[in-house]
Amino acid sequence: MVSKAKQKMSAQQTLNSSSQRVTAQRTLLLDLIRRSEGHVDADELYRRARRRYPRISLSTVYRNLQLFKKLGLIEEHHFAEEHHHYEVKPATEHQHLLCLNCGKIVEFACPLSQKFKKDIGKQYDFDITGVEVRMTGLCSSCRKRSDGS
Amino acid sequence: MVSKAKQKMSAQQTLNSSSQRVTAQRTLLLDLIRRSEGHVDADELYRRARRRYPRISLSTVYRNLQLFKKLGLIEEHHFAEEHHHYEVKPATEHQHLLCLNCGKIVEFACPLSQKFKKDIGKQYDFDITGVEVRMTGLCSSCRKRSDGS
DNA sequence: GTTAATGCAAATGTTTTGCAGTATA
DNA sequence: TATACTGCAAAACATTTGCATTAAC
Repeated sequence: MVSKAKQKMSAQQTLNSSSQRVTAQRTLLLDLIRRSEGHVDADELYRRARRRYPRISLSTVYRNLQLFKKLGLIEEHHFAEEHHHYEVKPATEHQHLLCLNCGKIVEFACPLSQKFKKDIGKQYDFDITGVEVRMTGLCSSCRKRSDGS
Repeated sequence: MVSKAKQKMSAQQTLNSSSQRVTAQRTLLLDLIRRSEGHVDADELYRRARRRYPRISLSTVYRNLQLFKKLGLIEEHHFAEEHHHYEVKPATEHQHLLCLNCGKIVEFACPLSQKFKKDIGKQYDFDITGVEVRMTGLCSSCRKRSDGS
């Protein structure tokens, strides 16, 4: 709760301070991504944006996703599907657990990944900037539902 | 060296035993994937296949990659680019370290990932079937080359 | 008033699909 | 010989781009 106001401000602030123009579309998109706690793909974001701003175009969505990514406001994820997912840059590092049946995504902390990063970086002489751990499987409800088949 | 003969056999064997027809294209593709120690994408595979079998079509490549995946012969990876990469199902579990500059992919062992799998599975009541750890960064040569810029 | 951002439509690149011909079992 | 597999061309899909118009600075 403490950082909520700060977060809300930084959308426009960041745009301003990086000499980008603050347009209605950008504010809306950033707001929608913020609200959609989990992960959105470009098309879902487009559909939601059109509800509030019917004239917005899909290219604007894509162009701004790229911009936000470059500004470090959001992160892009490549799950098993054919399109990308985006989420606001997480304050607390977390990893993803994906149910292959219902598509549910659970986020979990993985403090050890930092140790990995260091170990592997040293071992292969890499300057490692990102660590992603993705686990896939069946969640409990899907397991119960499909244990017969 | 021990398992090489066994591996070589199982291509056709697996196709046979799963009641798939053994075609020249499938044998060639499977062979090429086997040989290309690292990771190939569909287009690269297509180009290599055409050198030995110029009539082969890209659809055949895609269709058979799907088939091989379904049969569990290969694994599909979604790296940061727009297309997929494939590799023969690794006998020894390994993870990937990707250089963002030159695209080099290093494979590393991560025995701890099995512990993770168990821990996280228990914690979220998931039946976890896959764990992927992907690290990204700069390899030593790219770091040296670009430290000025 | 400049210049960046938008909307539209068309282009791109990857992957999939329909169908008639070909080759395997 | 039956039918699964292939090649080709066209479709489908996500994403990008060119350009004239619009809006932010």
